[in-house]
Amino acid sequence: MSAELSVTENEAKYLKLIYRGQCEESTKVRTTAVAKSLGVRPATVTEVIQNLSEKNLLWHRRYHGVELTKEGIAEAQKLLRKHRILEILFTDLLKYNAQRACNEASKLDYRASRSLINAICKAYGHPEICPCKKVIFSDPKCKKK
Amino acid sequence: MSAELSVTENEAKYLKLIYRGQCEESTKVRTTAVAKSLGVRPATVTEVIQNLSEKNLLWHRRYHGVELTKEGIAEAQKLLRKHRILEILFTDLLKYNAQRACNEASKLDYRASRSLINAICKAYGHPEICPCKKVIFSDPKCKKK
DNA sequence: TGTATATTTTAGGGGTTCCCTAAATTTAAA
DNA sequence: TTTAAATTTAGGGAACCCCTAAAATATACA
Repeated sequence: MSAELSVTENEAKYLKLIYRGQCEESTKVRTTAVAKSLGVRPATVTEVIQNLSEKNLLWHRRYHGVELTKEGIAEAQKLLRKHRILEILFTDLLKYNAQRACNEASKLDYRASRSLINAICKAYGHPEICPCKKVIFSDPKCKKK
Repeated sequence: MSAELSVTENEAKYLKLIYRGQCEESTKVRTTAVAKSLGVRPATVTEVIQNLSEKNLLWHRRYHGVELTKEGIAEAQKLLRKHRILEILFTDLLKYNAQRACNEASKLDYRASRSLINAICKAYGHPEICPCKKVIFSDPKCKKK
């Protein structure tokens, strides 16, 4: 029973960004880079990172980078699964290009329920790759048959 | 140029509720009823109503009810259009029932962009009635041809 | 190896939004 | 007209997110 602290929508944005950097691009995630990317000041990034750290979603070594914990990775993957399934919906149904689909998905992913995402996933044949060729994480609750 | 103040997601919830009461059920919208409906205290409702009133979205006569202004009605209809188009998506694509579609739509409607909604509207042939038989307001920017 | 420069973190605030309780006030009903 | 119900004020509080200025640390290069 991991007294799972909830993640705010803003924190979710950080998690997705950090995950992409750390796990998909293998770059060292730097405070300043995150700040530029999100349009806030470095001090703000440090603060949010400290909150995420208190929630055990990442590991923070002062003046060095951050590293997502197992829980942080799991949370980021849940979020990115939602994001990418929504991208599939928008490219398939609405013929959006990858960029636009990503934009719209970013506005909704955090709010989309797990069951909604799984229903969409099923409707589109359990896709494994999103429009920008990244992997779509699977959900054990999302039955293929 | 109506220096249009933005509406928070919570305020949007109030607007939708008040619109349904006032315009679709012709009931007098009472503070206590809203409070029960949203699970908050009456004093909280009064406060939010005062904010909406300052944004010129409704008219508040102390100790009597509220009445949406023209701007309030327009805003509520924009929100409900989004809500109902999303309901169409979920019932058509995912075979959700009206109730469930409404639940999911409630989580996303506020965040869905106008253009996304119009794209979905087009994809589903510009529906005019939502799953629970309410009217789907039209958007002049949503071209039928 | 120092020292200058860049990066990051702390300290100290501020604003918004949403919520609450308790005490008034006003309305409506008996 | 009194009383009960509904509503509003008054006065707080907590969560979040953001900022500037100053301190601490790391890094890069003479």
